[in-house]
Amino acid sequence: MTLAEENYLKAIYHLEQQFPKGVSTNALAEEMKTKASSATDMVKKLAEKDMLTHIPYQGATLSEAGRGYAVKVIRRHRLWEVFLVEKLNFSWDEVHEVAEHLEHINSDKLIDELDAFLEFPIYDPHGDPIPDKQGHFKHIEKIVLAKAEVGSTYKCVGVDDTSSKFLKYLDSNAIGLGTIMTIKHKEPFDNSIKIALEHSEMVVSQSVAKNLYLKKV
Amino acid sequence: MTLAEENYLKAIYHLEQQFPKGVSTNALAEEMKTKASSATDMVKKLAEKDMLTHIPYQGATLSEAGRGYAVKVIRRHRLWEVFLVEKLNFSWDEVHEVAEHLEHINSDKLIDELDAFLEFPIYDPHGDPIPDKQGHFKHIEKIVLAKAEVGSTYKCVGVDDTSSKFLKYLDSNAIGLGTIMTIKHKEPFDNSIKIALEHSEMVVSQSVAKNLYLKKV
DNA sequence: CTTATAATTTAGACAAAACTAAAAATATGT
DNA sequence: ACATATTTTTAGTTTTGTCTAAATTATAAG
Ligand SMILES: [Mn+2]
Ligand SMILES: [Mn+2]
Ligand SMILES: [Mn+2]
Ligand SMILES: [Mn+2]
Repeated sequence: MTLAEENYLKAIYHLEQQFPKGVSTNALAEEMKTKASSATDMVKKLAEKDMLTHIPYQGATLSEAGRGYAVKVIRRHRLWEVFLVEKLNFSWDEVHEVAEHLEHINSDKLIDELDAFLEFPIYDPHGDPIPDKQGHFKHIEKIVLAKAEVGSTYKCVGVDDTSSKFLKYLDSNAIGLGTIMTIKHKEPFDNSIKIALEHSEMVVSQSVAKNLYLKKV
Repeated sequence: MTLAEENYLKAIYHLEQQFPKGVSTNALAEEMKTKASSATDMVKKLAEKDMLTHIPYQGATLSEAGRGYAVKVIRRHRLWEVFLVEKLNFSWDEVHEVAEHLEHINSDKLIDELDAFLEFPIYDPHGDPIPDKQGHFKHIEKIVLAKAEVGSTYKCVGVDDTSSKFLKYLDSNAIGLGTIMTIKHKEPFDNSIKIALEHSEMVVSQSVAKNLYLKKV
């Protein structure tokens, strides 16, 4: 698999969560920040390699081989993110770009040893699960802040948006993985939510509330 | 710089040690395991980018910028090799191939933090010096085993050939960086050399003797 | 000095991965 | 149902880095 093919497989894998009955050319092109014609070309190439099935005009679906390969790339990406945060003093908003490159280095020994060196982490710095060598994910129970119940207390366990902007916003408000919060009030007018942290209270907008994952404590 | 350009710069840098008055197209093509016409094309491109000067039919010489870039890639390569050996249990014959890929990941923070994490190593697992952030090498005093004096005692400080075959040969004879040896006899007939290690004696061929670096103790 | 050989460059082609523009298929609205 | 809008595919280019084959320049020998 070339670098470009690996990136497409990963993109299709992520889009399949959202579109389980087939990933459209336009969605894929948007995810890859490229044009629809390029996406078509690559989908045809990956179909030729039996990484996916493609019905023209209907969308693409990963084969077992394609899904396995995508999961492998995701495993590498997330392990490197852990390494960068735990060992090289990167913050959670700095790791993604570098991990996008590291994830393409193809050496089983490298990844297995890295996994052991990091003591077999289960979650990456954004709370996303790291598949094991066999490609199995540890399922993580989580709800999005937007659907949390008023009066209940939760622990922050993940983020959906991993953009630097969003993560820095969270940093500046002392919200990170493990942060405990209680839902004080949901404002029906604009879907903003008032939350209580350990030493402060704050109101977060709907777009924040849709990108923070919580678990009841 | 693209991946291919970085590899060519590194190759030219290494060949300049051997051919200080200019690297020939054929030598470069051989080093890069490609054809002379491809080497010519790349040399012209690198000349266009002011990474080197090229007089047609006469050879290529790195510019300051080109040399600086080559040294940067070498620094990355050797730091990753240290990481693989020190932290991920790679042996010295396994690191080169993976480091060939890792060396192309371009992030100053990544390399500076890695350097600090490894506690600023000065030599890589093959005894080669690691340039610092400014591109300065620590000069290492060493002679090749083939030119060692009979009767003197030396410490092994490096290898020239870093092929897996050669390194595994050394492993199987308990020779590594730091190994102490005394030169017992030089055989004029085939230039083989009898050496005494801590607990054994052995005879090494000329091709081994030309690839082991020593320092008098 | 002329010729043979070797090294180097040029010309033309190809594969990968992208693009633009145009054609074809599908989906939508009345 | 049918015209229109949207999505997807096809056709034809482009760039990067490679190749083969042919032409050019340098080097060596007689
Ligand atoms: Mn990431
Ligand atoms: Mn992540
Ligand atoms: Mn190496
Ligand atoms: Mn080395």
